[in-house]
Amino acid sequence: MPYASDHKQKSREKILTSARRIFKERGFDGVTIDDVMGDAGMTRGGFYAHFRSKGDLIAHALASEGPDEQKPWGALELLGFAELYVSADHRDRPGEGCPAAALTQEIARSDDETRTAYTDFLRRFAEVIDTYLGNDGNALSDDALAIMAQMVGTVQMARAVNDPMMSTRLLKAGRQAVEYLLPPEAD
Amino acid sequence: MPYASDHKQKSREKILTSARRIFKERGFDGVTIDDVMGDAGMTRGGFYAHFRSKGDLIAHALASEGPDEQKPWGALELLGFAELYVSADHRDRPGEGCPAAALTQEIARSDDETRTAYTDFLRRFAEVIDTYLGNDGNALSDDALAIMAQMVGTVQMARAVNDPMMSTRLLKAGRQAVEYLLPPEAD
DNA sequence: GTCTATAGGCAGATAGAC
DNA sequence: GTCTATCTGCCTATAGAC
Repeated sequence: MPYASDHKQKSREKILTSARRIFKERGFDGVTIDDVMGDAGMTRGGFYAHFRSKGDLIAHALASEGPDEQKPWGALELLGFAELYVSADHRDRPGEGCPAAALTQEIARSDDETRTAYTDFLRRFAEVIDTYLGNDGNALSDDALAIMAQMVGTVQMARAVNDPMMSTRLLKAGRQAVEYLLPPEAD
Repeated sequence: MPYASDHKQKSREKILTSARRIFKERGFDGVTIDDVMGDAGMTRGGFYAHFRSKGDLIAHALASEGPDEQKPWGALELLGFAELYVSADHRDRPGEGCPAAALTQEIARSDDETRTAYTDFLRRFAEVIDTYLGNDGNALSDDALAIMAQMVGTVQMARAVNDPMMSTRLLKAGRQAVEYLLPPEAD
């Protein structure tokens, strides 16, 4: 037989891996199915054996994003995490970065499936922060939500401004702000 | 003569007024020139008597955005300003709201003209905050930049999540965070 | 200055070969 | 399962009438 039994599954993973990166680099509307499939080493026609539509791909790409992933964020303390998140490196490499910093505004205008996948992602993100803070309750803490918003907003604006000095200053101010937002008991 | 002498100028203003609102509601890519011109009461063909291209319109629409404008934000204190900015009303009415909360990510992927117009807008925005804080120096303060990032990031995520409870909690946490970010001397 | 009409290009989705 | 070829619709920009 011409295809191994897990061939389809591997193709699907390749498509998702390409999609996650390219969507974050260029936005949903700036990416065609041809772009994603070409990056994954296939052609457009084969796409529909894996996903129903472009919107379906978007939802699955988002659902497969994890703040825990292969990134080097595991054992660091929260301030170290914030140093990496609110950094020039993260600013300059959106494709390997956080989907919230790259896609939040397009998601706000997307369908329910996509917004649900994003909501779940944000929950996982905030849970990571709460773990750093020592909060192990069920509900997300206000501190975690505020720190997340600070980091996401900062990286976004640092990417958008045209002035390198202002971009650097935004990042610096954002890192400081995370410190100010730490609850007093979490030192 | 069939047209008043200021007719062209008034048409241009109508186009810009429609563009500012529609772009913030649906994003640059989600809006066609037909949409803008239709909203302004004209047809597509007339557009190019006013702007060279869609990108040109985007840059001029952004350049004409002001945080000082006709909005009811004038005389309030900074916390009052933050209450209005980080509110359910602002979340639910992006068309009348801040361009940074609606367009930052698309701008990060736009041409230099657009990014320059955005950078200038952010400077004016941060200057308003610095005025509230009593900072009248030439450079923007870190506090103003951080408060701006907090507000912008919070409203964006509150718009994108699919869970009304989580959206409300994000707004509440974001408003609290602005308080924590106030410098100690500005009480 | 603004209109209608159209040129030209691109992208999402499908059909059918292998 | 993936390929090439194609249908269909939409959008930017231009041409030319009024």
